[in-house]
Amino acid sequence: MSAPSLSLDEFVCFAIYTANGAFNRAYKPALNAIGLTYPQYLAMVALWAKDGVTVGALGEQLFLESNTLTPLLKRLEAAGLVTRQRDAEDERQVRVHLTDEGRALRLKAASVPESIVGALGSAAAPEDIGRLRDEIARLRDALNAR
Amino acid sequence: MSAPSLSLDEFVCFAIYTANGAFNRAYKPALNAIGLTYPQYLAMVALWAKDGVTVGALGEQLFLESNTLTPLLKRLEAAGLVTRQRDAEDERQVRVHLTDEGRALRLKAASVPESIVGALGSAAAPEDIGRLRDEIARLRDALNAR
DNA sequence: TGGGATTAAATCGCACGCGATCTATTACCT
DNA sequence: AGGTAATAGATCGCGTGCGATTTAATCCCA
Repeated sequence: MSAPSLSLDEFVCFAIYTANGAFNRAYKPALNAIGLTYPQYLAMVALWAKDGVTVGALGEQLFLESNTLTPLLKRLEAAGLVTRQRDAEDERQVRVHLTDEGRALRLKAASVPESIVGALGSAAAPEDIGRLRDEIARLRDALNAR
Repeated sequence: MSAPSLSLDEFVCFAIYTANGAFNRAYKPALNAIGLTYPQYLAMVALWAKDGVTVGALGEQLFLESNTLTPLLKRLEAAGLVTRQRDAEDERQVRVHLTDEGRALRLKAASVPESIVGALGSAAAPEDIGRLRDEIARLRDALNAR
C-alpha cells in the first residue's frame, strides 16, 4: 500500500499560500512608490483607522506578535511615520501614534487598492470577491480557534 | 476631503494574508513532528508527486524563484531527504531527486493533512472548501497574469 | 506591605521570500 | 569557429514571521 499521490493543487492551504504571494507581488509596485512594504502597509491601514493603540492591540488586529511588530514599527518610526512611546498609566505598554507625515501618507496611499481591483475584476465579480473574503476569514478564524 | 476610513477586514488580500498565517500555525505541530517547515513540506509534496525535476520546474509549481528554493533545497539535502545534482545534458540545470529517506517520509507525512481537516470542517463543507480553493487559485492566476 | 505570579514588549536566532547581482553553461548567428 | 545573448542557479542583503527567552512593570493576595 503506497500513499496516494496528492497534487498541491488539491490543497486549500496551497491556494492561499500562493495567492498571498501573488497579492504581495501585485501590491509591490504601488507600495514601492510610497516606500512601504506589504506588512507595513497593512499596519498603516490599521493605524489610519484607529490611532494611538498599543502594540498588543495592533497585533491582535494583524494576527502578529510583538516579536514581529516591534521591529516593523521601529522601521516605520525610523521612516518618520509613527511614534512609539510607553503608556504613562501602564508602562508595560507601548502606544503607537501616527505622525503628521504618517497621516499625510494616507492620501498618497489612497490609490494603492485601485492598482489591484483591475486584475481582480477579471477573475470575479465584486460581490463574489466579498463573499470569498468572508469565507476565507471564516476558515482563518476556525483554524485560529483550535 | 479626507480619505475614507477603510477597515482591514474589507481587504481580500488581508483575509488571505491572515488565513495563510493561520494555516502555517495549524500545520506547525504536525510538521514539527516530522522535522519539516511549511514551505519545505509543500516542496516535498511536489516531489512526492514528481521526482527528479529541475529547480526551475519545481519553482514554477511552487511560485518560487531559485533565490528562495536553493537554500530551502540545501536544507532538505542536509536533512538527507533529497539530492541535488547538475544535469549531465545541460549543466546549467540542477535536478532534485528524493532519497530513500525522502520517499519514506511520505508515509509519516500521510497524516499531516488530517490534522487540519477537523478545523476546516467546522467552518465549511468539503465541497465548499473545494470551490473556495478553486476561486482563490483563480484570483491568484489573475494577479500573476498581470 | 511584601513577594511571587502575570503581563507587555523587546531581543535573539532561524527560515522564508524576493530584488539585485553574479557565475557558469548553452544558444544563436554571421 | 567565435563572440554575444540568453538561460539556470547561486549568492547577498533586507524585511518579515515566529519560537524561545529576557526584561520591566503591574497584579494579587496572604
